[in-house]
Amino acid sequence: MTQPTSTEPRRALTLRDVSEASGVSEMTVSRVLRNRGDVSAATRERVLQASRALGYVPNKIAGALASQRVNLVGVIIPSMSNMVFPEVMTGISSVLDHTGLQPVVGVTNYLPDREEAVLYEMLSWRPSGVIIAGLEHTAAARAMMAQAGIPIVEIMDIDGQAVDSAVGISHRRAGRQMAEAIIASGYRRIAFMGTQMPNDFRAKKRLEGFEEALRRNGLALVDREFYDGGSALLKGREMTAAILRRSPDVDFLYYSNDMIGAGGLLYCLDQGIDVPGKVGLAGFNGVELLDGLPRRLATMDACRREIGQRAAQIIAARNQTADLGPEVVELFPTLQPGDTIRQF
Amino acid sequence: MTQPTSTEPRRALTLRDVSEASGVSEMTVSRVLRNRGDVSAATRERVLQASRALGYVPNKIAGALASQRVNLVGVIIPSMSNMVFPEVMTGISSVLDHTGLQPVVGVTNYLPDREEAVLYEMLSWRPSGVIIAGLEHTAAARAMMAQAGIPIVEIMDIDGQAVDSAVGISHRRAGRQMAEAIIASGYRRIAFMGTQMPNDFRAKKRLEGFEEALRRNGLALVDREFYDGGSALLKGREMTAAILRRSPDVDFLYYSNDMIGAGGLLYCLDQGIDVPGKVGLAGFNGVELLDGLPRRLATMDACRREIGQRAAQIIAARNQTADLGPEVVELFPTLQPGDTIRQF
DNA sequence: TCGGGTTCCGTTAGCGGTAACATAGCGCGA
DNA sequence: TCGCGCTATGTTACCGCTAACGGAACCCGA
Repeated sequence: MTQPTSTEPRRALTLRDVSEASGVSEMTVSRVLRNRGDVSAATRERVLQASRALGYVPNKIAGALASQRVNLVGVIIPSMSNMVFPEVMTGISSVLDHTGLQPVVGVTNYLPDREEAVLYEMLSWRPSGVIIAGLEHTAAARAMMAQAGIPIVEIMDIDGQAVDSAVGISHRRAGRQMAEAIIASGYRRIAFMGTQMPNDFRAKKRLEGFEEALRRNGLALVDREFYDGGSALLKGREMTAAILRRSPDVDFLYYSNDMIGAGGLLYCLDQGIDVPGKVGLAGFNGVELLDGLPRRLATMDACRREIGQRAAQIIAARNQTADLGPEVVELFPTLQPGDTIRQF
Repeated sequence: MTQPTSTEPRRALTLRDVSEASGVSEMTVSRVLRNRGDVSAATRERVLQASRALGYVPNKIAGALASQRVNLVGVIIPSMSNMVFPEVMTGISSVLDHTGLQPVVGVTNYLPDREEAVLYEMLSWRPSGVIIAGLEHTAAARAMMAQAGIPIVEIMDIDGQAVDSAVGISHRRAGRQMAEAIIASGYRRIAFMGTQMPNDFRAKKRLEGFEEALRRNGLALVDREFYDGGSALLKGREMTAAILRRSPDVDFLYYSNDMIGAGGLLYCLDQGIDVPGKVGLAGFNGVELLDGLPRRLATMDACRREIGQRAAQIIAARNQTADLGPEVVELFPTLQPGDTIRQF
């Protein structure tokens, strides 16, 4: 193939350059490059050749402005470093790849104001849709989404009021379910460990559901511990050590995520504690990592991948067919008892 | 605050709407919204009020086209699910946050063609710079980057020829160093475990460096095992089991990344194998996760966060001051012996 | 009182594409 | 031979914003 000239380009290439090089109008070049409209095979070839030879890269900024269409989907998530969102992204990409749409990620670090800023920034690029984690947002963020005139899908959670569409699970119910399973297995002195973060609403809802179910069974948490930052695995160890020291009679440890749960599990095994005989453990998320642990931690998968897929499908569908209404999809996580809850 | 009207917007808002609502020209509104140029405090306030009241969100597409400036930095990485790139992203964001620049991530899944496509897509948005993992790219990708007329920083690796700037470590040297440390500790029958992926050039270079150092010491790998997909922790266990079964006399296990190394470590501990007495282990990356393991796996940090920071600094500097030349920054990982290499 | 410098704001002309329409050229049946 | 309908291509008018410049109003010292 003809390579681009090796000289530094003085001026950025435009459609006009390609049009002059191939002897047709800019419009025809545009048509060729977008595979739109009728162009004879001969001219198409000539244009493509010229375009490649020059090393032309279309300017989507101009294209988007002219056509009023942007093939971007904003995805706003609280964090990338835990194992949950990469999987959601995988689900989103797997669907979007076939649609010409493209995800663009923004990270909020669980900060509402930051979320608002990220959303503002995203909307200013006029994306075709937005997928955003959670149902809790600042009033301004909510207003922006309502006004945007594009499909918005709030993901992960359905315990609350969606601005537009939503795909997720009930974390409250998930917490309840886990509590019931634990109680049914005969555990009674239950402790909880989780993140300090006041803005992890989903973790909070799980805990609420969990405690509610305990209450309904005449129980209450025996002890609790929160952490903040650092290696989750290590924090799991440390918190578990602290709880077991402080409350030696606990018989169950409920963790708000699998990572600290894994840390706790490793600690218990190190200490030679009988799991699940003397102490049971459970986490949340169903992360792949658990597969490699010496014993399988009880957990509940959060349907992360499917959430991503369904959300992307909603955006894609709405983008193709206007006049589709909002849609709320509830997914149901399944409890995976693993080897850390007594079975009868 | 005045909230946006609750009616669905029939037509998207533009500067003109704000300008009419506040009784000044579009240009003045533009100036206020960008904090540029002189505007009296009174008008500024009036404009901001009108803008907020309407719920106006500026159109960056139009803005970018008019100003020929885009505050985006493309970041192209092979994967998001392993623990290495989130940390790089953290480094990048920490620097970019102060510059008005904003990272946009693209993922290639270690596929060269996909990388080329992602790059093309990114460049079509005319970003202010590109940070891309690795030095190996398709010819077309390389040509695009050379032509783009923006700062390009290739990260993670410096064993090769950079298109423009580069920030990274020598993986070949890292492999060598680890081999030398292992040999110095008296291990002689060494096995390797790593990924199958033919396009993980950095893992390949580490292995090359490792084997070269072995050769220079009259040694060779006793056994090796590769994996592909699935839970890395689990694969680490499985491969380790396979190796120890097949080659019961190995005395060292070198893993191409910490995750499989952690799996291997857990397996060895499960089996009651004397670590590091009978068998030593080492991984690569220095991931946070290791802090929570029962024993600290020997590893080598890959300077991930600093790589991100330095790369972002280069982009930011070049963006502010034209006529800065290419820059190649070599970082030096430090070996963390942990508790899985015999110490004398 | 006047000239020159500020300060503040408006006007004009694009940025690089694309939608929508216009038009040239052609084949073909009547 | 004419004219209709199709195909392939060109023309025109923006998309929404900003750079660059222009100019009015005001301030101030000489």
